[in-house]
Amino acid sequence: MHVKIHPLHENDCASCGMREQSLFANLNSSDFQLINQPIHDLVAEAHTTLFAEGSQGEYVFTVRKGLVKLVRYQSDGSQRIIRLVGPGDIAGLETTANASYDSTAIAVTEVQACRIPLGVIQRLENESPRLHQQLVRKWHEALKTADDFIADLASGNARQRLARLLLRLVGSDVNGQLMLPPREDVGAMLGITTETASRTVASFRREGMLIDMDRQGRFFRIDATALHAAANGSE
Amino acid sequence: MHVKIHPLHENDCASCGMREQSLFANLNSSDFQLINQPIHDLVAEAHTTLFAEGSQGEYVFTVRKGLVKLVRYQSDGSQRIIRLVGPGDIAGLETTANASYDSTAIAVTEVQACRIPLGVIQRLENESPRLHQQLVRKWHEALKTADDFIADLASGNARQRLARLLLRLVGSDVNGQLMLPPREDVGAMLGITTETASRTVASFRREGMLIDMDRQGRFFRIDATALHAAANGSE
DNA sequence: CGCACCCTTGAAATTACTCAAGTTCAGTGG
DNA sequence: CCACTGAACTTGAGTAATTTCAAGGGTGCG
Repeated sequence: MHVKIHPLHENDCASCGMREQSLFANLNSSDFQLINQPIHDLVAEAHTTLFAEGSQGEYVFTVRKGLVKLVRYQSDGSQRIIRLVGPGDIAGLETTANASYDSTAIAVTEVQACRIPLGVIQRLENESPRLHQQLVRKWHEALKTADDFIADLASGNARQRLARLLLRLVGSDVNGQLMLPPREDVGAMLGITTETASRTVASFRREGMLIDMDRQGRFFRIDATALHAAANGSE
Repeated sequence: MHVKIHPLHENDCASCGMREQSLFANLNSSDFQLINQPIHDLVAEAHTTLFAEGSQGEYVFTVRKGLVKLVRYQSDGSQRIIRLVGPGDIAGLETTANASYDSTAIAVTEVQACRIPLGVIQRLENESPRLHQQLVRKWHEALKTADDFIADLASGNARQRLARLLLRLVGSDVNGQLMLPPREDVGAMLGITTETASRTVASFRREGMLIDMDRQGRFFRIDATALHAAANGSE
């Protein structure tokens, strides 16, 4: 469990393949001159905590690679995953409005992210309408994702919820391949127990809607047509 | 089912009791000069639709009185309520980033709101850092509410969810009184059936955690201590 | 008075949870 | 090279919670 950090420079941003989807998508070079604190590249192993709910927010993280889960702990100690943050998404946006983090962010896989000090955001927000526009877009994305989460992953029975989660995880992958988080996390996302998550995955596998790509039951190829049917409760 | 609309003027805003919590909380009078399109006062009867998912967004609504539900329709035609919008909250914020509405907004009770044209927001956003600050605050509130919704109202069993909903509905009311929406809406908020919602409400009533204030089973006084226990699954 | 509309309740069927073993697999150390 | 171990996944059986389908109240309004 380790995190590696090293500083980035303007050139790195300029050549970043993710920039189109990032906060800095449409900044020009005079905007970059306004950055007065160093932005760091961060590589976190799976299971590393990026920040904890309630703690003082100092950074915003834009994920370039890997998957981060945002979790809330319940009174009984169990965790509920409230959102997944993937490449192009931002974790910790709330600190630009609130000082402290509203949830805990934990790496599900190895994660590569840019760690941006709050001060950079604040300065750019005032000086650059381009950054400001990106920020609003990110707020909207986050809110829409949260709403989708309620509508898709917290409604219907376990089969429907899992089918919708799988479709969301493959996203736009043309090969229909995906990495499924541990069953415990699947349960925490769908609001079901680990056992029910496991049983439902196993059932999808037997029915041929999920085809194993490894021996650990983590990588799959999907039958999108069948999953869409299952997501709607047909069959 | 009817909506009444009439124009508002700066003086109305200045004397508005809700202004502290509204988008215009800290605008000064030069900011108000920038308003180039009329803001309207809107009174909508219960069950009126304020806007529909996917339609072109032209207005942002700040609720002054009453309750609005934001819903998404599922493939089977049923509805899932994804958020409640009450006094001080905003419905339709997403159009400041996206052009179209992400959900349908329906009045649960009679609703009084200010209907603000998008153009006003856009103009003020560029010219007034004070409005801009309010907007960010509202984005954050909306996102946090959505996250809370997932963590509180979509986790645990029906008793826990209902208890948490009731505590949220009383809010900071000192008398512990609340208006409970129709059972169908309660179900659509908690992701349970109308019947289960009804049974659980009835059960809380029998146990004395809910005390009737009317004969229709809509107005109640609550036993906050008992509800907190139920929300945590104790007993 | 009677019609709507919603809320309530019952009973059976289904779904999900709980508790408790097994199983598999990757990594470790002999 | 192989047995051991830990972690995660799977499965079973009994129980609990929820849904489903169906019928029976209550209240307000025309």
